[in-house]
Amino acid sequence: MSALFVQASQNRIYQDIVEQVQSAIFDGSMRPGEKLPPERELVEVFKTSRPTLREALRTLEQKGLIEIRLGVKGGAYVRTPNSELMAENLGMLIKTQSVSLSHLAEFREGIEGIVAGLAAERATSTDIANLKKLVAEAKQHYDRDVEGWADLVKVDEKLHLEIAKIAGNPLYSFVLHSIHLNIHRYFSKYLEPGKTQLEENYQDLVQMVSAIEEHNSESATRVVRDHVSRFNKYMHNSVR
Amino acid sequence: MSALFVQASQNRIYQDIVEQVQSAIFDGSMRPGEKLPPERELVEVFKTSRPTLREALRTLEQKGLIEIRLGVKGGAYVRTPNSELMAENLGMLIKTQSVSLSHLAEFREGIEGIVAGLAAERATSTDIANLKKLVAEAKQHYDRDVEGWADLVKVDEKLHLEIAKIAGNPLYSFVLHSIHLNIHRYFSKYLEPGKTQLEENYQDLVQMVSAIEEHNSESATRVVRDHVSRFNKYMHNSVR
DNA sequence: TGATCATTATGGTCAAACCATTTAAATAAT
DNA sequence: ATTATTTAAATGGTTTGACCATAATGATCA
Repeated sequence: MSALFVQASQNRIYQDIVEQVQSAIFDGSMRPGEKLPPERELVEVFKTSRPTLREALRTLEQKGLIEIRLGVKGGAYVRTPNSELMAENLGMLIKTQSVSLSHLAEFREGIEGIVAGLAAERATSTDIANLKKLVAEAKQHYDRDVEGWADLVKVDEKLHLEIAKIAGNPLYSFVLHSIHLNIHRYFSKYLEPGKTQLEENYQDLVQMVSAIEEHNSESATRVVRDHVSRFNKYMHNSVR
Repeated sequence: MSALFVQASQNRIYQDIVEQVQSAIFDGSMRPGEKLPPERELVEVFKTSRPTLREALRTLEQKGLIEIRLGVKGGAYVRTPNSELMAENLGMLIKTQSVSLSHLAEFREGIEGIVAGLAAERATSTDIANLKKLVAEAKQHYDRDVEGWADLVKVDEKLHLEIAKIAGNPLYSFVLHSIHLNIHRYFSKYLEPGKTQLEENYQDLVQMVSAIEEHNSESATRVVRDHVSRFNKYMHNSVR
């Protein structure tokens, strides 16, 4: 481990450290779950001081590459990449008003459409069985009428993420997850269901899965886009 | 300014500072270009020590919210949001092999298709004039034969980003820019042109702009997807 | 007038100490 | 023997105060 690193270079030491650790993670020398040595040891490896080392660790933490835990058995652990950072990014673009919620909604519409199309092309029978299980789950909530709304929305989201998984491109999954995290943060509290919405939404799910089952890519795209579009309209109306 | 902040709370001081500055930026109290007070002053405002404050600043820097400059007139300046962070994110997903370059290429294909469709719906005559200017520029490079390849690729990219701008959703622009930054980092050096590629590519651009000019959304989507798809195939062949 | 140099404001780094949290081992109570 | 409590140890979190490095500005000199 120690042999992996060399003394830090002259200028902007903390950055040099960030790059060395980063490289070790990228080239697989350090893998998710592994722990870096304690700060007091790293200080000796990099021939630097603790405050400087800690600036590097903070940067790596914010990059989502390590996670720092307290106490004995604590320290810097290499993390598995996930969509958290991307979601935070998106959140900041919204909070700084660089993009509006309408923009996000429109973006989602496009992405979900594509994803559904790909899923229709690639779904195996196992995949379709899984989707049907989710639809069955949705039906139970739908049958509970307006009380089932919140749960129906949850299953709805699960279905969308499952479809992304079927599409087989992890990038879509990451992006979609990030979108959902942000849409929820802002909108879920405003959503007010009516009998009509419940009915429409459930029927949407059924149609989505049908289109995918038939491997009808264009139909899947259209159905999902319409579904998301309707969802967006509810939200838009609720918010005003 | 100083009145904006209060003494930092007990646990994880650096995080408390990050949140306070972040909020100030989000709610508009601090706007892009503005400068935070010098570290030695902030230390007094937050009633903390310099190393701790600097951990907070490093975190804010990595979040892309501030930029730290050296020397007199140096300090922490609030930044304008841009696609750099998103691009870094994407880059990390690739470097950690959470997504492959094929995944990225497929993702791009989808996004560019949607963007072109939206642009076809929304393009004004001014927009179309701008696109035509770029096509004319492309023609000049195309006429230079194989020597013009590198420049043609550059104009090609400009055209794609211009189309995203016309689509009118900044989120698409951010995402597309991030994709391009990463595609280039990995691929551009491998691209080897032939007379055929040059011809095909130039014709693609012409068709793209035509479809947008005719406000034919579906055609625009199809043409752009095919164009990107062909581009991906070149790259794929070059890389192996 | 233009080049060079000194000044100064500001971030960058270091050293050594002490505080806080969490796990695990040792001990005491039942 | 089992469980609860206490203690010890490993590790990150924070502080203080000093000194170094960089870059803009103004002073000095050719």
